[in-house]
Amino acid sequence: MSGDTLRIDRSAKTLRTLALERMREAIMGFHFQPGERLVERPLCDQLGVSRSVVREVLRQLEAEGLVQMIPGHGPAVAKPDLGRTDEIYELRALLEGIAARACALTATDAQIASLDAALTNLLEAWASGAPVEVMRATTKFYETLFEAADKRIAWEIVTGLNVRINQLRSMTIASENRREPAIAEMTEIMDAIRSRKPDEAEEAARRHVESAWQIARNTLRLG
Amino acid sequence: MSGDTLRIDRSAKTLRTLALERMREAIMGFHFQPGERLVERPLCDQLGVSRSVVREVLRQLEAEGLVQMIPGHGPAVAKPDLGRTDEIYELRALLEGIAARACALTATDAQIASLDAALTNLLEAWASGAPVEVMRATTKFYETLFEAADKRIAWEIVTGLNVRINQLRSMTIASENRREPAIAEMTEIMDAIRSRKPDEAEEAARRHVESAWQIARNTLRLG
DNA sequence: CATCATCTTATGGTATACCATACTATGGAG
DNA sequence: CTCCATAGTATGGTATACCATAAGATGATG
Repeated sequence: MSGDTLRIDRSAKTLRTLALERMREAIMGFHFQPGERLVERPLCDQLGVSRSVVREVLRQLEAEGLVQMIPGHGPAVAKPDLGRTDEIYELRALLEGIAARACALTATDAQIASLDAALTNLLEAWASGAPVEVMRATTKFYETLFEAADKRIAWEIVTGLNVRINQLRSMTIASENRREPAIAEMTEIMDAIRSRKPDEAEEAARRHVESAWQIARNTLRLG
Repeated sequence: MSGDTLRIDRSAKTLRTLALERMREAIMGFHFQPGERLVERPLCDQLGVSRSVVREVLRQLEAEGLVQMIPGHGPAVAKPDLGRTDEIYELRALLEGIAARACALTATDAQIASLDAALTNLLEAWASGAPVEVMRATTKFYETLFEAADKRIAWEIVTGLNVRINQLRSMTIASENRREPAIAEMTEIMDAIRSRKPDEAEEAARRHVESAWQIARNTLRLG
């Protein structure tokens, strides 16, 4: 990691907020490698802010699970918790399942229209072939889903879980032959919601997570 | 809030860690009222540490959901999110349910013995009649349960959820006639786990949360 | 040549100083 | 008497200085 591509300039929001977002994006976008040390003073130079700001940002990222404090060595980019991936996928299946169910039960027509739009966007992202776009559109789709299901807390939790398996997720999406199944699964979720079938919606959502889980397992087994 | 009962002295861990724990306890123990402003400089005086420490602690507490930043006014003790209590109890029922199930399926005899011990402790706490003791023992019991179920992430999530309804929880425990039903429900969970009946364990755990939920609803309706 | 001790430096922890801004109180004008 | 303007103060945002400690390098001694 070098250069000053991270440098922020002060304008609207607080420096801290800007720095936080910049760092979060940088870590999630793999501009830092998992396990890479985040030495405070170099970070100050790269971001162009003082240590106070950097340290507060690191505390926040630590609480979010993106940064780990290594005793005696300070902060480092959190390494994905491979021993916990099963639990994480299990929880995602559970949570996305209940959200899809609630959505099928209570979403307004307008909300379903938003979901449709988000799905269209997701299909376009798959067509574009850029994994980062697919990931963003997927996130957006689920955000809309949880919003329509009125499960704000559950959404926060899922977001937190995804942070921990960010690397795995991007590998899953980039894996060969993921496109068609993923599109089919998402379409099933959408269809079940549209036709107001809660059981089917929950099942479809769980299946989708479980199929991603399967791929993640394979990825881990290989290397 | 006044006096210097919070003052920390530097010894083993970092000042920041100590201050963090002290503040977390103070908020969870209602030494600060929900909504109360947490002005930085007075906090420095009360804790006996510098603003750097206080600010980093506040960032961490903010990320944990115990502190909210009010735009233009700085930090304040987070007010319970009354509009989200239903969702929180729903999630707790879900998570504690799967933990109890997994525990019934996979816990070792030693782990079940630990659970038994934690339950005994909980019964003693109920006998003592001190709500704060009951809450601590309850937390300990569930921590043991999730540990035995090997659901570390789920436990972190439950802990985070409980932070948001801390106030409500303490009122629930302190409510009249809660003691006997609570003891009965916990005993059912324990019995189901001991006799390795996953379905019953999950059901019992859900019932326990739902009965607390019911009381919380009543509490909210009244006051 | 290996090993240990010591010195240097890198790093995080803590405190403080300074600045910009937003709230508040007070006084004057209408 | 009321309302607005202005000054003062409280508060958070940012930067920097200082200190303790732990890691790493270098040299001396066996």
